[in-house]
Amino acid sequence: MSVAEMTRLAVPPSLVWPFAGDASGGVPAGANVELRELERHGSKLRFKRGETLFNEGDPAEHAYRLVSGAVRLCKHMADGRRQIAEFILPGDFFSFGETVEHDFTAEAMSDVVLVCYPQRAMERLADERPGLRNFSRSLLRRRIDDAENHLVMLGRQTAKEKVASFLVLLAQRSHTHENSRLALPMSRQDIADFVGLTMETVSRVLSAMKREKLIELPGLHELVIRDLESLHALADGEE
Amino acid sequence: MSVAEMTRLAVPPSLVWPFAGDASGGVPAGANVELRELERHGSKLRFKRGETLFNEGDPAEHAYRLVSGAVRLCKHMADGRRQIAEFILPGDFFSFGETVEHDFTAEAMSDVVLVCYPQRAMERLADERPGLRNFSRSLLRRRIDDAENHLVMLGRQTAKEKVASFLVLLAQRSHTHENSRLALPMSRQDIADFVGLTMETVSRVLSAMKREKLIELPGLHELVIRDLESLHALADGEE
DNA sequence: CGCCGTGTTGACCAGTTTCAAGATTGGTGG
DNA sequence: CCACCAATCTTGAAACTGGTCAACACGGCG
Repeated sequence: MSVAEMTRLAVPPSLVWPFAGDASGGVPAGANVELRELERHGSKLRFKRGETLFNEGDPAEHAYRLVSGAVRLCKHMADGRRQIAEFILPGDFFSFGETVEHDFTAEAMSDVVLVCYPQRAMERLADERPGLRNFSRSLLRRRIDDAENHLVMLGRQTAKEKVASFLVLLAQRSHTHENSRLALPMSRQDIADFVGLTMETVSRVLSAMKREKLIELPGLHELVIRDLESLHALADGEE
Repeated sequence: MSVAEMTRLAVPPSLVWPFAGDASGGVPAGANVELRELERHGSKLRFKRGETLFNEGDPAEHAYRLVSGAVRLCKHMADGRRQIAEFILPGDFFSFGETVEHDFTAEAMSDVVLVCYPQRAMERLADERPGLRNFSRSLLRRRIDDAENHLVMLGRQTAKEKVASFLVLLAQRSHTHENSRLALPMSRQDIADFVGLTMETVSRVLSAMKREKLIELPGLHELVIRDLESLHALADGEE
């Protein structure tokens, strides 16, 4: 099975639209109508694994919703060091509210289908539609929330805790329960650049978790969580 | 001179309102009018050094603007580890758009004066005032931007780079030039919890920078930047 | 003038990275 | 369908960065 196929299977079609499970956050009732209207302005787009959707600094003419595949949003330092700010999974919106230029680079981690919306049209629409405004604001709030939890992870957690946090996040976002197989569309290097470690350390920690029966790795890009409770405990620093 | 006096002096009164220099970000023309209207809903508040303004999880009934002093916004882990997400200086707004509960703890690093605005009133006002909406949105965008740069620092920079980044940020926010004295209202531990290091490492790096004539520390809570260019270079990882 | 909280410095240590072999895996072509 | 190849991942050993622990210094305040 290819990575593209795998990630497409990760989220059943019914969840892709209008909301990906809890991704709606604080979206108020009624927003749905306006989102459908928004949809009229969207056009479909495809990228192949490894392609760059846009670079940090490019003019931000569009916002996006991922339909299938997986995308990473990252920042690059001059010498090549990389920090991934966010993994985008099917159903996720990104780049909303970036009106001037994109403040990160978006790269396809697998073959990708997405819908893009012109920022201008959306702003106009938002001026008359409180529902759309609220939706847009909830996306921004959610992003802040995620980023601030990410700060704690990067700044104050140990290697083991970081990897556990990552796995817990992934499980939450995949609305997956224990013992079911879930997609791991990102490489070890991607995980490392998300949690602020080296590839090697990530690999070692995953191996240790495998030995301790917390997880299984049936394939490089598949994961089974065997003991979510322990992972949560680890992520919260309860040793 | 007390810490309270020092930080009060850090920003001249003229800059405190309506905007603290570049803190306005992308605020459109016209917002000012609506902000003055917003001001009618504000009431003054005081806290003493060390006091907690509110805790993570408290109901978020108010948003704030700092008038004088300095505040830290932080998250705490169960075992006491702490990550500071943001330092609040005079003129800064915080907690905007947190409608349900605060997602961080706010603590006064010095005696503090601030203005608070009821979130409800603001939301009502924002419904009819595009200017206020845009202002509010620009605050959220700015927060995301700051947080994402913070991610790179925490995840991918070395100790020296982290401290340099912190100093550059501080210099920017204090709209200060080389060789002028600027306030350092936070303790070494606060700096450490912002950049993801220990107090000791921060102290060592600062000492090294002093030796290399990049900075001077006339007092524990005062800083003179002697070579901003080199600090920038360090912060950007150019060794 | 002396005390207490905070900051600095040193010696040692632990966790993470680095460097370098190998081992898997998944994709390709025979 | 199998075998091979390249890319990715895993593992080990050594080096290093930053952390820990502990003593000492400083300075702000009574």
